[in-house]
Amino acid sequence: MAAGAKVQEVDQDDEHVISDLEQFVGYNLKRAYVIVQADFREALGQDSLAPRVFSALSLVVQFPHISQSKLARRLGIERSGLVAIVDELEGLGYLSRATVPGDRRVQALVPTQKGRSAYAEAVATVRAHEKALLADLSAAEQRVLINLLRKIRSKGEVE
Amino acid sequence: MAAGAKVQEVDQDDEHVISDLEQFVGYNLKRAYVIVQADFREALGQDSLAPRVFSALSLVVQFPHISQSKLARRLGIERSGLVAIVDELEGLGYLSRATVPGDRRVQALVPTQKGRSAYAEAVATVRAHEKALLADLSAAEQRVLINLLRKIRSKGEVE
DNA sequence: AGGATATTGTTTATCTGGTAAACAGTTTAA
DNA sequence: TTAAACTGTTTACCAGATAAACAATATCCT
Repeated sequence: MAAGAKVQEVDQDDEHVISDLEQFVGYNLKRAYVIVQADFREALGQDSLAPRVFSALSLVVQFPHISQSKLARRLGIERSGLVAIVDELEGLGYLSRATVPGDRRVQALVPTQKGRSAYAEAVATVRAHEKALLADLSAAEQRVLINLLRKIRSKGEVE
Repeated sequence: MAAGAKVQEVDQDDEHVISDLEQFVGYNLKRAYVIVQADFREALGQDSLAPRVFSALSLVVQFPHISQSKLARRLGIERSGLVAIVDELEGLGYLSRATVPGDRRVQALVPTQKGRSAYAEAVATVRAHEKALLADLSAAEQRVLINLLRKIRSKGEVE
């Protein structure tokens, strides 16, 4: 039990000394998220789609005629926040707001052909970048990772 | 090659239909991160520390006399952004900016006793909340998750 | 020595993503 | 038919983050 008070003068490179924070899932999640997100942005470039816009487009392509409310719920954001995203996609000519016969409140979002092919291209790009970024992880590891993350996600979607 | 064009009329509850996005690590990472972060905030409450303030305090407690520049680098943020965080921690009486004999530019951050105990308490709280949130994951799964996330993190710390 | 260069903490302006509250138009329920 | 609920939207706001400039100080170079 000798020698325990030498913690004061640590002025060198604490750079990769392991820290308390690393025990928390939340901290590791955040750091990993930041990295993957940066890679995503680099993949699709400033010219193109931000992550959330990409996600919105993805759902519109997969579920044509989805309403904005449903889309927002599915994306986990407020309807008010979705407006700008849909505006952007409409401005790019990737979708159009279509009126729905039965209900004059809702606007069905339908992807254009341009939107569909832009999405297909974006998917390929993102997939390639993600593959490169995660080259350290085997296919099995990636599956495990996604499944663990999905387990966490399921805790939040309760509401 | 029969029957492939029935994708149009999906107007029911698409709620938990599996979507394209789920194949991407980035998407799952983001969703999981949002949930864990919300839980963290609930744990420490609006009264108390935001995640980034908690992280800063953690490193100051672990590495007393760390400089603001080093702290910022370690947190992965800009020095300019750190100022407000340190201001807040100083305002709470959790640390003080101490001058350093050798170099009059740097301000060494030293935790107060109050800061140390506040941190210890916060760690316990966060740990308990995280444990509850991640109850679905076994201890082994949590270790695996953290290690996989750490692998991703290592790709980013290169620079 | 002294001048260029670099570093530290800081302020300011700016951007992004996101929420909350209010609103008009429309539909549904009592 | 009146009350309640829902849809898309605008507006105001907030959090976190970056970039650029700056004064004070330190280091390097010959």
